[in-house]
Amino acid sequence: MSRPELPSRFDPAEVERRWQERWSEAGLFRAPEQTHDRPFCIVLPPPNVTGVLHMGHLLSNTVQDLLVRWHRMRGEAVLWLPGIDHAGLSTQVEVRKRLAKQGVNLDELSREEIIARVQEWKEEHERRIHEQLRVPGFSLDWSRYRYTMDPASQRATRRVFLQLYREGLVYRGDRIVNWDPRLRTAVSDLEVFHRDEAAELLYLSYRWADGSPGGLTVATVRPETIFGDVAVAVHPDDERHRAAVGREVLVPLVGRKVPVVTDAAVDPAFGNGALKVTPRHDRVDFAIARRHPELPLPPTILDESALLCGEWVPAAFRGLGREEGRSRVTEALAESGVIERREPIRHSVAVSERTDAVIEPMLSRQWFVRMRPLAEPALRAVQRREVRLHPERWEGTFFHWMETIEDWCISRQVQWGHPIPVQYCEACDREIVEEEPAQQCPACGDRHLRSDPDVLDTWFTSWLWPMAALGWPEEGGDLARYFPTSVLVTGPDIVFFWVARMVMASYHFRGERPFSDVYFHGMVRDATGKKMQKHLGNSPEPIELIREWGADAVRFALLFPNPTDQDVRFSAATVEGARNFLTKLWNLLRLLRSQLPEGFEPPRGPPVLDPDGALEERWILGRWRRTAEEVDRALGAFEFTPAASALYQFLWHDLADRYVEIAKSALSGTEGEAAARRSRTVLCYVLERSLRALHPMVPHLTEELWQSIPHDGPWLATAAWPSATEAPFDPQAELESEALWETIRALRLLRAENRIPPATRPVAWVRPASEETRTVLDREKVDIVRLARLSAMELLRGDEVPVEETLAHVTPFGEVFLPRSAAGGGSEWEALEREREKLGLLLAKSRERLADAGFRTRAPPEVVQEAEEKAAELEQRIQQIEGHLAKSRPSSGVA
RNA sequence: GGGCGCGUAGUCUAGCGGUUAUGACGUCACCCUGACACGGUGAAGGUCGCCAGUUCAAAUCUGGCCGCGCCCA
Repeated sequence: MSRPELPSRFDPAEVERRWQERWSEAGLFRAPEQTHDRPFCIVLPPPNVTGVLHMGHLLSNTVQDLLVRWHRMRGEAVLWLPGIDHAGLSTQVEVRKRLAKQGVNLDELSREEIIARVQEWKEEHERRIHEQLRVPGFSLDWSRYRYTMDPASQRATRRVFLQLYREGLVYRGDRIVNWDPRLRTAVSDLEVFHRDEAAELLYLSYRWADGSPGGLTVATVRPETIFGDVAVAVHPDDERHRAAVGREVLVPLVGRKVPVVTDAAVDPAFGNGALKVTPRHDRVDFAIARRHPELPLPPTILDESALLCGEWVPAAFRGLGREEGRSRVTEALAESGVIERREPIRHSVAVSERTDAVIEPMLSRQWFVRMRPLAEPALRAVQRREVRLHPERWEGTFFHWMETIEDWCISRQVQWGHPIPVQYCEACDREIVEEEPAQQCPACGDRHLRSDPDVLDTWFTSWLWPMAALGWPEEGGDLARYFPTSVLVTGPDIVFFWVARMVMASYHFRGERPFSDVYFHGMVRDATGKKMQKHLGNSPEPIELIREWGADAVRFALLFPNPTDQDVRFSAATVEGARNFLTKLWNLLRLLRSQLPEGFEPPRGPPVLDPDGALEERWILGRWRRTAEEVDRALGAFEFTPAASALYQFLWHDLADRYVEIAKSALSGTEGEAAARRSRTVLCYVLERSLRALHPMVPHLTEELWQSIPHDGPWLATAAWPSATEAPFDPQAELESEALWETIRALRLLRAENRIPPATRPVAWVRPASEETRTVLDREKVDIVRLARLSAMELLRGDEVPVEETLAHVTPFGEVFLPRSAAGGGSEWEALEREREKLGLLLAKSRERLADAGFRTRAPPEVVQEAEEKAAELEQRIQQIEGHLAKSRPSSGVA
């Protein structure tokens, strides 16, 4: 044998690096430049430049690589396009933190300086991300790498702003936005989450303005905002407050007169049913004020850092933050005796996702996108399944959000990002929105133009990603070849942020879908089920993990032992299991290599099914076919765990544990040269096909092994996907195989239960339950003798009994016996007792069912017949067991 | 408060109308059998969350309850 022997374990680091280099040199992952009738394209969800890829990315990218490699092997023109996202807000937050550590306050830097600092930070992180995308072996087309701030993306972003502006779908308006006082910018609804917090509800007495005794009780958790009150509102149907409507009350501490108005938005059940209206700092209050045009719009009372400010706030409170302001105002209110009651409550507080700061709802002039018109076509597309979501249950979530969608605030008060492409004329205040920046005002001709200081929300660029990454707004090229893309793989946490908006953008700007399928993967959790998070310290660094276990093992671990369509539990034990499987595969190939003679020609097609061929060959070919069919089905349905699991079961339990164990005698040549050749051919065929099927999940190891055996073609990575239907299938072989293995198992059980030493090779007797079984067992006698470590096996007929005193076990296929003299202790009858008890319960259940008249008349006849046969078989087996028990128990002398 | 999802051996899970309820990890016993101890053989371990209902038949379908998780307000 000329091929060098492989070591019993493999070194993933070396193997993986080697193949990554070769694939890359050969340019295997460069997408075809010419038009192809079967394109397949995935755009990588561009990671945040300032981020570090975590386990969630690894899972997502592993799934994408699986899909991409699978489709590549199916002969499609595949493009997997990498890129990164400038992530305006979060990048700036990161840079701010880093500068703060160096003692630099970002706010003191000029716009240019800030952008330069961020640029530096970006370069640094980008390298790390590239490394993190290369080490796992992802088959990305790096020649098409894109960035959401590159010139093409800038053009695309500017283009859509302009178009939406002209269509009246982008507008500037004064609205209540979510203000992050730490970042001092507006953020969108999606960047805010709600948290239940303890608070104190104050019941304040607003005295009548006309001096009459008493007043109206108003409940609030935000007493510091009373300075911005313009009214008190009650529900129009609230009888309690009917008399108050139209009167005026005095705002406590400042004594300003405000009217009592009615509005249906007031919840009569909250507090006393009277709501103080602070239009600048509450969304509901703002809406109420709008419905009452007679109310004034007060000056702002909280500045961009949420400090109390302005002429309506008494000087004593100006400059205080919300917390302090609240307690100081509460003290003052208490002193002036207007607090009627204080009640602890829990309420939901809006918090900024970025900074954890409590969001201040604030009236602000911002840019918005009108979403309803955009949502309509996207909603219909998903309803019509033009865009399919997997798992399907996400459709509900999608619909719900799309149906209740609100306008999208797209301006951000930071420096890092795409500038809002709007200029304002200093002279006439006109808004100028043009293809290219204007030099003078088109209305008054003035040359003093001011650019909008804000930038666009990052998602306003990201929602164009599938189009823009392929070249839009330029037509032709990759856009023509690969758009619409095929699948989007992402986490459900960004279904609204990103997925829904991409669908909207694609329909609006191109009139077609951005992708046909969306696959939402689960979250990666640790061994105890906790979400992996950096600050919990339970999130391993993907590169470290790969260094320890190898990329293939980590990838397989993410795909295999996990709940379908749900979160992924990941632990050392999980990777270890995957690693063990890969070692098993490695060793199977070592075995195969040792069996292949010089100049062995690989089978081109499937081995021909010889009806007289060995049972194990007919059986394993059938098992392969079922496996391949299941893998095809599962991958097509985006069910990755069943696909991985089918291959795992096949290779380990069918091929290694059964086929190889039986085929060893044929392989070794003791059954003649023809048998050896056939057996090798079958082994080579199923292993070669298995390597192909496993390649998308475990690319490096399979390529290494495939290259080490005779093969067709230069690369496994571009070899054809194995056809399930080409493999022959013999259903009879399954039944016969079961009889064979049940018999072997029973003999092994007898040995183990009775401590027959492994070196002892006793004679065995078997009484088959049927003639068919007799034929099978007789034919497979040599294998049974070998695998049950016997010296010989005799088949009994009718009433024949073994010539010696025996130990016995009963299977559905007959009775098996070993000589008692071989036993080294133990108690055979315990196993028999257990078996009898189990079968007894089954029989009882079975009889009960058969005694039920309803069952006999209503159930399908074949079910009734099956039940009868089952009962008869159980009865017979129980009888046999009892026969053996009667013999073995008294003689063993145990009570 | 609304929506979605999940409760199956010690742990993680498959199954989603008739099966002796699948597999993995862990446990126990024996074994370094000539590909593999990252292995082999065998075993133990389950009131399929609880309660009703539909059905001849429910882990599987329906409803209610309990527990857990996620999303939205």
